[in-house]
Amino acid sequence: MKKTMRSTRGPRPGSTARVEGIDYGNLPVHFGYALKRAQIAAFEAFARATAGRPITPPRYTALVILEANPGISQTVLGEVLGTARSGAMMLTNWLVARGLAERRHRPDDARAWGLYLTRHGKAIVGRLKRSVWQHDQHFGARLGPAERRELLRLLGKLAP
Amino acid sequence: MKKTMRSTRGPRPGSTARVEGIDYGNLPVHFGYALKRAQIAAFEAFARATAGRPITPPRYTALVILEANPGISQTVLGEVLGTARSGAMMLTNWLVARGLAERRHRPDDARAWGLYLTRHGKAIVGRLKRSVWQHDQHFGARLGPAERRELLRLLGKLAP
DNA sequence: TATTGTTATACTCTATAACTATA
DNA sequence: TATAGTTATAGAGTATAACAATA
Repeated sequence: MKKTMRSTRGPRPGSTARVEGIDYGNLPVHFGYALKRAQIAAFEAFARATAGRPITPPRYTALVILEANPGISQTVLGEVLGTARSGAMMLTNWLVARGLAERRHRPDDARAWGLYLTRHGKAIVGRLKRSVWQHDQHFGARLGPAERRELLRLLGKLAP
Repeated sequence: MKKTMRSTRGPRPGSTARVEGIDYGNLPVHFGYALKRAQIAAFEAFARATAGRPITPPRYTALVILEANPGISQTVLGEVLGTARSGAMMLTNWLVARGLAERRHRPDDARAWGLYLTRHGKAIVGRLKRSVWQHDQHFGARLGPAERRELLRLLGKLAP
């Protein structure tokens, strides 16, 4: 999350800029490639929204899910994020270590934790949501209103 | 790249399936989130196309770029991939170690390498391209022809 | 037996920074 | 001075496998 001067020229790492004089073959007409590039561009908007904070997309998603689904278990959180349980655990560890979330014992099942945002976590996620939403909308403004609706509809058909 | 039985229930890691009973808030109407989900779905098609081979998207892109741009330098390859030079170097090391690419000295600049596919690399990338293209088209077939064109157009506006 | 959380481990991707050889 | 490549290091994400406690 440090801001430093770059030591070399050219597009900065993570950039989606095309390089002059390079033959990209038919990569640009692959859905996977085009989606990946658009997703990288969207991530740049996310990075601006969370600049200076160690918040990454999975961490942001976890915070939003925890806010809307208090008491959720780590296993279910992992399913929502599409990751293995071990990943959900490390993510939870990170949130707990920073005082954003807490584990509470469940009366109904001694194996599982109930996950909750702390007061601090709720405050943080509230601010984050506003900023991420604004930057995401600004990113989408490269399209017109009808185009935005159509894009979300088409993406929804690809990933139901 | 090993195929084994999973030890737990639920959607497998990497899945985009929605979890029943979970409140996703307004995540689904974020462009970044929707793009990420669609990109994960597209990656699943890529993974099927390369099943059993240790080929990842960056490695595949590098192979295609090297085939179409023989003699390219590592620095330019890094710019095309949108990564730092060190990443392009490790990627090149991997390709070279597997006999897919080779470094040749340049007569015009003793600092830079010229990167080339080997005969073996050319054969591999030829087969890979067919398989990846077929699986990508099959993935895109969830949309109609007009929808496919429109999606690529909209994605092109988001990541020019 | 099955599930939850945990621990251990590994691999990929990506980045920064410092170094060298050359331009 | 600037650039190409290299090396070292680090963090994040993700995966599998095996284990203990609990259901």
